[in-house]
Amino acid sequence: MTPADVASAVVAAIRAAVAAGELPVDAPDAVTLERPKNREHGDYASNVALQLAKPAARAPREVGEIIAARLRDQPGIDSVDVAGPGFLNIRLSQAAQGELARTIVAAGDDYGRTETLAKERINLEFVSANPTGPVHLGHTRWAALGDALRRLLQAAGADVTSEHYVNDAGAQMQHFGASLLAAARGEPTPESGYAGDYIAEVAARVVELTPGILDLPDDEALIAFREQGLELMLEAMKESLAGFGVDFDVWFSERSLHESGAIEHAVEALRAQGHVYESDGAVWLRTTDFGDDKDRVLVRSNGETTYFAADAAYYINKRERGFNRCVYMLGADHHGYVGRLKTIAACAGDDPDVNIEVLIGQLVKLVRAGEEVRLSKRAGTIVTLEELVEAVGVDAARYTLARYPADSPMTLDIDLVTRKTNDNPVFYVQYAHARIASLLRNAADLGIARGDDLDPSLLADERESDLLGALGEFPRIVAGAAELREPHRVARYLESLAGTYHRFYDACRVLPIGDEAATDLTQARLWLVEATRIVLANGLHLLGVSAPERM
RNA sequence: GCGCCCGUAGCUCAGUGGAUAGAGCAGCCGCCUUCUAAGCGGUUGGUCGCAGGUUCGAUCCCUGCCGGGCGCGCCA
Repeated sequence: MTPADVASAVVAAIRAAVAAGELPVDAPDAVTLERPKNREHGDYASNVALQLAKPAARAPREVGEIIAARLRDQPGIDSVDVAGPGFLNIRLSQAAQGELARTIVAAGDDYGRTETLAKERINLEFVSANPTGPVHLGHTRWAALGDALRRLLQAAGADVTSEHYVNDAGAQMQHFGASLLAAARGEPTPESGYAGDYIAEVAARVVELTPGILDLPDDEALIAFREQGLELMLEAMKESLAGFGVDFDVWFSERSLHESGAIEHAVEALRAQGHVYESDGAVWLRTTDFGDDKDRVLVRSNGETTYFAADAAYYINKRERGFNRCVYMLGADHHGYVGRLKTIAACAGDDPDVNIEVLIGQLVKLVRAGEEVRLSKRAGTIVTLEELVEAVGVDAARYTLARYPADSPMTLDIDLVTRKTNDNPVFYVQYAHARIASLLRNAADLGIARGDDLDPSLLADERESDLLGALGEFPRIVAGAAELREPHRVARYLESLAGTYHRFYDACRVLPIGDEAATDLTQARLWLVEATRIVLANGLHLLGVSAPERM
């Protein structure tokens, strides 16, 4: 019996009471159930009686008793107590509880999937690193979180497109090209150019690919370096992200907005909504209509479009591609954008609270040898995705970066994460999976196979009951994490599940010792262990972390 | 000045209005001739920044303070 089944039983009980005229309320479509921390409060608890007390004009405990009386008749329910101010403390029969193991094994990879976001078409934009430098640590956090979120949203039934915006237009590309050219000629880095070893490497590669490039006139050489440098950088970015397990569905070029006329189209679309005007020779968007502190320029007096105009065109393009939700994942240093993006949506006639969603994440602070390392692309002191992966591996990197909420600043201590101790929770979770895999191998060696038969009532130990309860939470955790856009909830859940499994393992022997024969209890526990393995594997997969068979 | 984020155990951090606020690390004491000890049990550790408000009930929601981080451009 899953928590959803229990919730349905509670709803059914309330409906029955309402139908019998015992409760003068409209029966709710759904009730919230929680897993009490205290075992004495039952397997599940509901506060529904407290909530219905006011509309029913009855005392909460009285309402609780009415519901409890009906709920006790529902199948799989062992007992229902009304406790404290009016909580319903629900206990399941052991068979109903144990049956969950069969449900999970039958669902396999699909266990945890729901349809809670089935109607959503979501565009998820993250990383969007400038192609003027390598993917650094800050981007890497977004890569880990964003890709986990993509997987989560899909598990919740949403139609998701992951997207990486490429800033391949504008002044920074000129600086980039000039920096490459200077490096190739052995000249110092130009004013406001990019430094760092990668510049010299890319420059050398460009020279290698295009003999004679250094003989071109300055302006042509700059363009050639810029274009080939861009291509090489994009290739390198895709490669490092792919090595990190992150593949974007779409790489969207800013330049394509300019070349396709999308910006003019967007300006006209905004004009049609009545928010565009001309002043001082420039074209403005009246964002103050929607609470911005000043209007924004779309087209400068010299005829050039602004970055803001490109942002607007990009947003409008996303909406025209049919996405009802455009999710942006931005670093805290870009949070000044939030208001502007929201006003773009409002000016386009959309609902900024529905069609656009901006997730702001605090930056990663990096500590090495007890001292903070400043990240600066221009100064060339960068910890790149590759460097991080080389130090700790993909699994540890992805897991560590995804286990904190995006809006809480995190400190990543390179020395600490480099040390492969159990300071790093990913090992704790993976170890639980490897331990199960080992146990299942031993079972096979002993000639014990999990048969079709399961007597769920045998899973009666307190540790087994704890484990079943934890396994039952998984679909709700996934749906909740997807809805709240908080992948870290999955990681925290897995840590807690791994702990529950380790305690079960410690208390409940699964395989027979010596020449003992396998029993029905052995069988039942093999079902439970396999169910746990499935949930651990599914959860790790959502985070893009491997579930090892051996460690 | 305006705006966003944060303040929870010695440290790093969880906690979507529920019952006695949790985990890891650090510290102390135990458990391997039996399924992986990368594990388990026990123990020490709290004015949930402060003050009001809403509520049957607030770490959570609202207001005001205090402390810390970040951002404001016809830059990208």
